[in-house]
Amino acid sequence: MTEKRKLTLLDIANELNISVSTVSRALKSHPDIAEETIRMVKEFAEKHNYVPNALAVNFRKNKTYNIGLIVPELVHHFFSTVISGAIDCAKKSGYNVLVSQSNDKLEDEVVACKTMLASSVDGLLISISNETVEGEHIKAFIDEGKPVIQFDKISDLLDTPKVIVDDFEGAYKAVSHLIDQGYKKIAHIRGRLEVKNANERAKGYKKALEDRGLEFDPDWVKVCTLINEQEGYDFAKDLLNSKNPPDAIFCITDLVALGVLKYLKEISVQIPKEMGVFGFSNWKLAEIVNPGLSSVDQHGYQMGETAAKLLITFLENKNEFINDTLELKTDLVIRGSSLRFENHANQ
Amino acid sequence: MTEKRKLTLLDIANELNISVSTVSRALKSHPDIAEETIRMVKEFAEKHNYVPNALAVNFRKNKTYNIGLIVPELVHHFFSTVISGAIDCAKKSGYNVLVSQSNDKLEDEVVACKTMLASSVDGLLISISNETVEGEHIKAFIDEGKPVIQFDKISDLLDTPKVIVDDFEGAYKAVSHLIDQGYKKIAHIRGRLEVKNANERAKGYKKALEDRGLEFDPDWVKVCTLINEQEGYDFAKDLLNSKNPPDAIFCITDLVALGVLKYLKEISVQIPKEMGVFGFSNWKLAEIVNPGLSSVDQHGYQMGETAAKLLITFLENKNEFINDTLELKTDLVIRGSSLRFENHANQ
DNA sequence: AACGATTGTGCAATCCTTTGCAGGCACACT
DNA sequence: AGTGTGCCTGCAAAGGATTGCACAATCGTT
Repeated sequence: MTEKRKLTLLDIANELNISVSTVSRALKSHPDIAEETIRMVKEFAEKHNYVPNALAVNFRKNKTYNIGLIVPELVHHFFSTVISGAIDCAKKSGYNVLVSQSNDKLEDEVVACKTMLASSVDGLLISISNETVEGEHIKAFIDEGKPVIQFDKISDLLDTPKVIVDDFEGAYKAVSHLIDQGYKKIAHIRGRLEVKNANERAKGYKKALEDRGLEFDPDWVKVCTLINEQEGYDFAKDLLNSKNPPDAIFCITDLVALGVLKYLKEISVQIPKEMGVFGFSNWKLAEIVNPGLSSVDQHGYQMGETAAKLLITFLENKNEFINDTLELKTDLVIRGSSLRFENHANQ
Repeated sequence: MTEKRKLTLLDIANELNISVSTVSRALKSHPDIAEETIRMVKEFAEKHNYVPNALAVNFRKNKTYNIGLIVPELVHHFFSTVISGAIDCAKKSGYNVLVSQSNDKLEDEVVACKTMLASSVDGLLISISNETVEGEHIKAFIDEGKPVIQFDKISDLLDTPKVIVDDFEGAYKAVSHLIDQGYKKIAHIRGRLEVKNANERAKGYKKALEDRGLEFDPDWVKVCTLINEQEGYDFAKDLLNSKNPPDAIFCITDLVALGVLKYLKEISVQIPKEMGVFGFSNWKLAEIVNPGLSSVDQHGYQMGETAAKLLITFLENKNEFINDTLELKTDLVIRGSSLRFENHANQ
């Protein structure tokens, strides 16, 4: 690890007997500089492998070309897809992405924000934790003139552009599909009442039932708090053993649906014949289980790309910037767990 | 987004009628500064919410407190676990992590390295792509005096510390377990011949057979190139339909094992009774499939932590630094797919 | 011949913090 | 009173790139 002293503009200037400013301008082909000089400087720089000192440039320009990205959980198929999209998009514009996670804890989120703010990112992409309400730590970015974009899990209390999935529409489509497949008594295992995405999905679920004139039983709506497999399992048990058992279950997320599937298999209920199951998020697991789990694809990659592009557009001061909420459309991925009318149960 | 001009040391100095240097020192409780002055400065700074200009500090100190992290694939359970560990560890020491992915392509890796080098990370954690051989782009970091740590997928041509999993031992333990379970004809679906991890696992496999005096048939070793589910499926078919079919298959990774399981189910071979299956990496899917897939846990989180800690130790100039290869031990996670002697097939 | 326009280059300030060194001041001791 | 010793504070340079402005040189025009 021999630390070569890096070549600076001054070195080049001395070597070529011209001034630092001329070198600087020559390297960016400034029109004031003579062709000949430009050629000479560039050749020299090339030959000696000159790389501008990024730290100095950043300092001067008051820009880092880094953007922050905070998600509740990194080890999570959906979020890693989003990150992937954001990174790929940022890379195209020469930005790097600083990634951090909040573990869905406010405290961790605050720390992550502080470190990022201190280390001077140019802007922030964030999907807030379940515990985040006021978001003073996020406002701190805005106060410093650093743009923030919220995505997926958002708070309306923060006045920033947002990129979200049209949860309502996704749920509506999923439930409509179940109805199309002949299911008549559709339950919903939903997420927490305070979480916006969960509410939107619940609304979509209800609207679909209404629009098609189907029965709605409040007992068919179960509220998850942890949103894990076990809850799916437990609620499936509840539902199946109730007075008015449903014939299909629409779940807030695939993990919950997995628990449902597990219980149904245990008591040998046939899927999709006797009971339909629909998930949300289209995790990897949805294609692995047997029968395949129908799910709503949220296009995480696209969400990451969109959010990053929005942020970068702002940073580059293109005035096309829109302080608005972008809703990405979802797509249904139909697999065996909900496909009663065609013979694809093993897809 | 009103860009408040940020408070500088000069502002404070003017306000308090002392010099910039005194303010600077007072803020870090330098022993040269009088208690009274320190109190006054800190109070003022606190009240007016002074935050040092990170860009200026970085420039001055020639340090960014950012470290780069490049993986072949971000949307991948193992790697996201590693990233998670690295980020959590870095956060503790006040470092941020810049994440990028190579998509297992040399070209992308080179670009990622360049952007990171340009944006001045203090050091790099990298798991190289399958295509990387020489690694000039990685040497560029070392040439600039920036430490590099390789992890998981490494190249011995690059003289850097490395954090890897003891693949040999993991494979050895897995195969030994299969032997303990009474399997006698154990096949191995392995990874590419040029990839070190794959070779180590293959060695461990072979050594376990030798040590227990079991038959070894070269036809039982199949070489994956893409390392996906389909290959697992296809090779399982090959193996099962060969002259000398095995009674257990040890797979290079869980995804391949999944394909194997799929084929076995299709032809109604009973797992684990008639055939044992063992994976590697302990992905989420291993616990989801039925029967559960036995696998080798690589402790990705720990690997990320270890690599990050190593790098940061170096950066902080603690001379405890060791330019060496750290091998993390693996653990077997035994599930239904290999458990013939106990009645846990549904675990 | 003198002046203006044009082209090419350099000077010097700026961004903000850190830090080696110098110096002022007060007190104590000879 | 003079010298020495600490203690506290300030000066100024450094770090590398950028950029407004000034200036020098060249050429063309009247």
